[in-house]
Amino acid sequence: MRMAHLFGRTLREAPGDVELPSHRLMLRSGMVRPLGAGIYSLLPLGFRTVTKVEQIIREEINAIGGQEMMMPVVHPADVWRESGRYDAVGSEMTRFKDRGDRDMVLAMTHEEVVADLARQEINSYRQLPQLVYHIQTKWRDEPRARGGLIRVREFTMKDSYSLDLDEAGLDVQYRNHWRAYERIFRRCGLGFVVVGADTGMMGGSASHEFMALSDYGEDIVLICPNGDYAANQEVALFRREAAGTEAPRPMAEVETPNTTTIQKLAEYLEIPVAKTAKAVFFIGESGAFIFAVIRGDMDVNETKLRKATGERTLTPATAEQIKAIGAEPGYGSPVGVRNCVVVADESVRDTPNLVAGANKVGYHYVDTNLGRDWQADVVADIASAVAEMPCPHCGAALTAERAIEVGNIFKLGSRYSAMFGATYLDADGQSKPILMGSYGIGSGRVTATIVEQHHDDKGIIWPASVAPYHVSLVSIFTESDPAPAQACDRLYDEMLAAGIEVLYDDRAERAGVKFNDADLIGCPVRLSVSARTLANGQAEIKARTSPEAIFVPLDEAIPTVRRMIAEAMAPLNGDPIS
RNA sequence: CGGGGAGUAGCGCAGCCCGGUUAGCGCGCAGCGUUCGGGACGCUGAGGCCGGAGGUUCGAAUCCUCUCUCCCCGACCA
Repeated sequence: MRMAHLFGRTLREAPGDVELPSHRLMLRSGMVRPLGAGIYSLLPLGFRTVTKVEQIIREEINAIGGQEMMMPVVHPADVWRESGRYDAVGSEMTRFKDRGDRDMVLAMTHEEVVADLARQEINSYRQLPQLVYHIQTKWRDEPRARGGLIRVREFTMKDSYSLDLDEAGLDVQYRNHWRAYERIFRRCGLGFVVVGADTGMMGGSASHEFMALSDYGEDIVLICPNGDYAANQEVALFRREAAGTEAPRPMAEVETPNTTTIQKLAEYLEIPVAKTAKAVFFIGESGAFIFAVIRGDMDVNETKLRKATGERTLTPATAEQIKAIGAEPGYGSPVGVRNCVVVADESVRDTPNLVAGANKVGYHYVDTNLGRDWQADVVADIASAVAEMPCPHCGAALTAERAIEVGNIFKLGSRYSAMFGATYLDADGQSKPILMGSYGIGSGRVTATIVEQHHDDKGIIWPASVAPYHVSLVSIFTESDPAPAQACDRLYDEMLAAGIEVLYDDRAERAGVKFNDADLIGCPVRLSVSARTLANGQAEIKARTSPEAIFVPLDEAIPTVRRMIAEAMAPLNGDPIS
């Protein structure tokens, strides 16, 4: 491609309000342009890169038996009613009516369509297993799009769906995807960890997320330094200390003025925060008042609390609602409250003699004990794991890292097939539900995440596997001496003929402009020819990752470039790095 | 949805508090000349109903009301 004709120009300055490196660099390099909040056009350079990411995905999913297909973006609401998600999903799903006044939706995902197809196409165990996938536009009206291409409303996603006879078959597909995803992200040059995750709105029995570590990630993952454990903070476990052995002391009320926070209370009583009980109040979707109690040094994990209570959503309770159950904001404790579901974290059960609120302003109880002074309806793990907590397997201190979710895999089981009547007849003539799995990768998000992990202060440093072009060919010439441009024209033609992907900067720009743009766009190899190199019959070659350039005779330029590309590609073959 | 910030030329910004000639600056863009290996210089020029609608006023980019959009933090979220 000749840059003089390339649609989309580089920008010296990015709009002032962009924050993420990937967003700024993709804007500046002319890869993407915004159309609205969370809605982007891919310019030719960006489209080429995303297409390469998608091709890698395609190859690896094909390799595990995937059959590519295409499912619609617009769905009749009926299929979403059939799964129950038409009502379960909120305004994140865009609904509208067609001209015949029929309810329609813009697809956020395609489990419903696959389940509908499965019940039409699959009758017999002889037809299973199956794996289908598509790379399709999705629309999710996120409450808040952010971070350039990391979190958008319209995006392209590869999602595959497995259909199986039984759990063993589903296991195989799940593990196949796990391996395929590892290969995909390695081929893209992404550093990532696989973590256990919450199944969220998808439902189902198991889920893992592929997380790319990044300072700008929206998720937090906890990782054992020994490699024994990694999990999204939403579900992360940690090893609990042994139960305290201190003998219970009688509960007593003490005056504690102006101690509405755990911190102030601990300071006032001169005790560690771990000797206090913290009360957190929610209203569940069912309307039940959820009274969560946890030791003062820990925080309630809402995902775990939802699971422990069976509530799908939790909203913070208001002061009036808190008083209505006999508690007092700032001085709340489970001692003597009514009409609520008390959920105690294991830490509260295992730590004797905690200081808890007295449910009246300015007073706390000291030496409260679960089971004696108050009862819990549920005792469960509802604590958030944080850095430094012990690994649940080996006890080593966990680290916490921010990460971007670039892919996920779900075992859906019969969640959808049962509701859709997607069944098959087994060898004994028994009708059984097809077991499903779903597996997603956002190709735009992967691309942006690659930029997050591969850039410097000058621009993007593309892994060769996904670079829009492998070579930036830079001609440095003046009107009075067009010889370098003519030499570059020849090199360009030869590279095209040799099948080398080359972006030829043939513009009448000064050297500095061209070098800076080449660094910004970030192709792995830069080949330049100027009057100076030509005087020695040479071309200059520089890897984007290297500060040093080398000079080679003109006729060795293309073989050298080819070798450098091959070297840059070699580690990106998808195999584990030993 | 809550909190904060911003909409003035393609991009980055000033002007607004304290209303008053043709609304500025840098970059970019077009032409000419000089220059030519890390974002050159000079001259000339094009480009803006100051986000939109109402209002106050002799007069509004500037003051008031409403509204739309974008960004950031939070809530939310495969």
